[in-house]
Amino acid sequence: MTDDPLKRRVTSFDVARLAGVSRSAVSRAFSKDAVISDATRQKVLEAASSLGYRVNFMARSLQTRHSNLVGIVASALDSPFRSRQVKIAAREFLQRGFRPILMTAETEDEVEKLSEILFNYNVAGILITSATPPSTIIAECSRLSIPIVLVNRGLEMDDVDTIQIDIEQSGRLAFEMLTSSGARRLAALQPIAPSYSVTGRAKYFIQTCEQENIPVQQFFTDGQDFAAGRRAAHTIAESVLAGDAGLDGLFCATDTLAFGVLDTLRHDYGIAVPGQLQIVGFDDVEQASWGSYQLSTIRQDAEKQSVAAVEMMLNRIKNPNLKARNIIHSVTPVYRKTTRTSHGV
Amino acid sequence: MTDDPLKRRVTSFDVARLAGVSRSAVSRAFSKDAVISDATRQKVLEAASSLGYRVNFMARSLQTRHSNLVGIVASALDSPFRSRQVKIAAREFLQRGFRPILMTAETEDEVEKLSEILFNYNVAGILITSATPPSTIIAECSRLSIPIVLVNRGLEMDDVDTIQIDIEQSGRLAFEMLTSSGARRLAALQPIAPSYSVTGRAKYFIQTCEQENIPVQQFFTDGQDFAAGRRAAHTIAESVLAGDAGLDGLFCATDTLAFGVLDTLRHDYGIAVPGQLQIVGFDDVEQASWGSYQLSTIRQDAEKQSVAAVEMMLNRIKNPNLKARNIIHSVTPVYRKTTRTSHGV
DNA sequence: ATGAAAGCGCTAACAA
DNA sequence: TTGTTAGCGCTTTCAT
Repeated sequence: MTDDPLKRRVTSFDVARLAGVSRSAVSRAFSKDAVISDATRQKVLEAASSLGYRVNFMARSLQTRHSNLVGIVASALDSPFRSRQVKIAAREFLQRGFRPILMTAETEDEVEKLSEILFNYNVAGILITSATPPSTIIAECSRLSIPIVLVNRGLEMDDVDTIQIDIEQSGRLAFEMLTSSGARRLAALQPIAPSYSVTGRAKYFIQTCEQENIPVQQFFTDGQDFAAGRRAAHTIAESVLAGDAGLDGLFCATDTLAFGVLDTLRHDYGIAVPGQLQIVGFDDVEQASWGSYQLSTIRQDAEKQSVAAVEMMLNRIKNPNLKARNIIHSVTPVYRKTTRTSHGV
Repeated sequence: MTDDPLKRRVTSFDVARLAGVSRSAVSRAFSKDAVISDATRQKVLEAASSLGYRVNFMARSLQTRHSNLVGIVASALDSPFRSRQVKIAAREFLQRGFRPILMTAETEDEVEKLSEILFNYNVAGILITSATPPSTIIAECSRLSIPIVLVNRGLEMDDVDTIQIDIEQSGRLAFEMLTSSGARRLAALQPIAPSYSVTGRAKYFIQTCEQENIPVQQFFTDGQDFAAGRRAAHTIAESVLAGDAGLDGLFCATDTLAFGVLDTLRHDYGIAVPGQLQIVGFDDVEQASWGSYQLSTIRQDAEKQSVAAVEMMLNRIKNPNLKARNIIHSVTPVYRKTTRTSHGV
């Protein structure tokens, strides 16, 4: 090995020369379905590996006019649900020959900026599971024929592929889980910042309460993680302890929110769950099944969701002028120990 | 907007024509420090935005011979510690103008295969926080002058940049946290699959016990998550309940392992923690501070670690013939409620 | 400060 | 089946 710090990367030209063939032959040897004899392919492959040659994907993409890069735009990657979602999506992309560029974006501005950057890379598609991207981005994607799929974001726009959970069913289910075991004075806890899926499930919960003439309060907090749950818990505790008319059933729009509330209520206020207050969460993250929480919750299947999202994108890559679809997955109740009934559905 | 499905992507040529300048001028307008008059740059930028032009990074990379892509190779992205680590690393890369390709790899084979792929993209560097890559990969990186940094992997190899925690200090600290509050019959729980950092901290814990003449057992389990902790808990419970000579102090090599053990011991065996058994975990993931666990643990700072890793890589990108460095971060004890003392250090 | 021309490493017509 | 040739869209000397 030479010590030359300026050593040129080895190119198909070098391989061609060593193997005694043309550069096209080299190219063919590295293309899945290309017409080439086994003999020359073998020769090329040997020459290549002896030189440490690898195809330059930048050059290939330039020529073929498409990369096998895709973008994943995600927020709150360190939350349990999101990290699973992204892990699975990344795994699926990788398995199918695509390479995900990971863009972590917490705000809508960031989503916009980072999506723009993805355009520079000629990505084959963009998967978004953070804030809804501005419509300018969506328009641009369609102009550039870049598939985009939104996970749990904005059904408002029906000209873009989406994967969602059934928010109406979700809200109703939360209502049923709570009332079927006797809760009669309900409340919902949700982040102030609106988000299609999270806000939606709370909205339909409240709507169901109203339809059924069950009194319902709303609590808001700044975020959807554990700490936000803790912060909200104090007001909730007051409501629980408010005499005969105290709150007895709470729907938290995410599990992590529920954990924060649960902890604070139990340890700081000595409130019994489910004795005094029943709680239902949402997501069914791993921690919900941990022994100390045993949170009753509503499960959305991250695996199924991410797999479907990737599939949807690949479908559209193959067939660009498909009509936009909105896939809706249903959710399932999980009865554990923060509600009083433990029989199902 | 035309309906032409075959519409060509707009190139610098189109912009040049509209702006009435040369393609070089367009190129200059989009390069940070290029000699160009404000007037023409302005003209170009306007023409560009009116056409929806964006620089093709594939072509640019081909010409400049470097992309601003980097690789992140990570395992177990859905575990709390790893997802934080990756989130921060991605954020840092993004902020500094690099785009991370996310490779999720659970096995050493996968790490090898996926790193190989990264070579195809001419990545500016590779960050690895999964299994240690085979030495062939490391050699290849050095041959291709691709910076690589390992996080919490293999100090064995001193010809590659690494960020690690002080495993010796970690082991000793675990010992001190347990014994300073009276534990005298200790044990360590760790995954069977060896891993530099995880196995290392257990190793030094045991070594310290032996030096101090404190009896110590070893428990092994298959994995380092909650479920693996639960599985291991039964044997541990027996040991705790073994009369006068029962186990009274346990070091779990990861927090998630500790949660599994803790839950099972408390809820299935009615064992009091820290009454009958004191437990110390490792990582200080968010859940360790949750009210129902309040796990005493040893904190490794994910933020500091990831930031340092990114910085280290960028440093080496700037100065490729830097000598390899091994940065070691120290860890800090966090006393909560699974040990009996709550004062520190 | 600007433009002309060459070429980064590859693939894809087309010919042979 | 193979080689020749012409770009893909950009940056970068080198003149001007």
